[in-house]
Amino acid sequence: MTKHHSTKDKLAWTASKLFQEKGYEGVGLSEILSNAKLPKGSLYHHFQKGKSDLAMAAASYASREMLRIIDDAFVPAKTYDDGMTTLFFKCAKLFDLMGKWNGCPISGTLLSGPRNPAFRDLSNQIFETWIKRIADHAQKLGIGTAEAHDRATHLFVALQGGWTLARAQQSSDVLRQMPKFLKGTPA
Amino acid sequence: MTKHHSTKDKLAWTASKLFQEKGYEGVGLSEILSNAKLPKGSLYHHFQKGKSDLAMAAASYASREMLRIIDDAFVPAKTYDDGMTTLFFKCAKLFDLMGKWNGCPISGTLLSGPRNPAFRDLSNQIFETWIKRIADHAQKLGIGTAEAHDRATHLFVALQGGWTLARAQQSSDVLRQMPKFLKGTPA
DNA sequence: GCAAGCCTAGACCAATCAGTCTAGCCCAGA
DNA sequence: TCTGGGCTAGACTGATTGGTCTAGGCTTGC
Repeated sequence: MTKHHSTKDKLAWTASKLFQEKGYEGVGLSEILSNAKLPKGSLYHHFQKGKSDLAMAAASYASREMLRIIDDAFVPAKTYDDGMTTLFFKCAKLFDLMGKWNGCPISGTLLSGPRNPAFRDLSNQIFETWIKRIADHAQKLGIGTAEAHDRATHLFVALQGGWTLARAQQSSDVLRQMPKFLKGTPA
Repeated sequence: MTKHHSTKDKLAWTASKLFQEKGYEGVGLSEILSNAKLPKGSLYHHFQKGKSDLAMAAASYASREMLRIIDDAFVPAKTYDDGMTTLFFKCAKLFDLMGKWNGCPISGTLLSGPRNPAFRDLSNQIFETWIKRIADHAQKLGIGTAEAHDRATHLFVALQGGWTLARAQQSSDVLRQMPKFLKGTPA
């Protein structure tokens, strides 16, 4: 399913999955390395600043995956509400596939750890990218610039908050209910 | 401002603040104890299971604070939209007071840590309590039972997600924009 | 004044942490 | 075939982790 072309990719991918499950501080380097079946030397060769560099690479990796999911939901959509609904259902499915436990890959990796300005800036940049991407799709589906950004922001917070609630409830049902709440919202 | 009647309360309060800032795994017992100016013996006397017991007490403490904020927002409200708007603004202010860094006290404490079923159950119970409380206020303001619950859930996820986005952006602006998105939503 | 027990106090422990360092594999170019 | 260097491999370190344990206040009932 997932091919790792390089040692560096394999480390970022493994770290991403583990950070999603237990958060930045909850995962030790030894755990990452044993999962990736790689020695410590490789890690510090590819990521000179160690764990923090690895976390940022892992978050970037996860962000790319999410952008793909957004595109997959919106490209075939006939209307914005259509794409939004598909996106929530795709995320609900993903949540279930991840064992109904994992958190948002970005906030779990970059916002649950120490007060690190670089982490904060990267998370902001990643979230902005997501919202921008959703807004772009909204515009393509005939929504005006300003409203598109508002709707995208609304969708983002509902997804982020809904995912958190789904974790607590150990059920993706609430994610599937979200489209009902957001549908036809003018702004 | 905050009086601690007992050693136990002081520990729970201190732990709650630190967990909000750095997450469950990000805070060491030594840090909690030095902040509370209490020895380790006291902690293990009052919380037999140690850190995990303390985290659950801290989360319960924080939950009570949030319920008070919800009541403060809705009790004087003339309409649901009124109360909802006040709640978002109160939370935005709180976010700023906390240095624009802290996360949700519940998810940071109970959902960022290890796969602990007791944590998960407690977080679910706490979130349900919040949503129930909001729905109760909605009903008092003339909204029907089913719609009240939907609106409360919608408000909750927007608050949770908005708070996360606010952290990334280091700004509470997005929280203050949320009422505009949710206003008059039929369900 | 004395004893009993709740609670404070902090030394101590094994385990684990992130990070450093050296040794050597292995492939590329000459 | 030899050599240089990108990369793997993992032993090692000092700091810190959560948790245990014993010793001694300090208050309460007599």
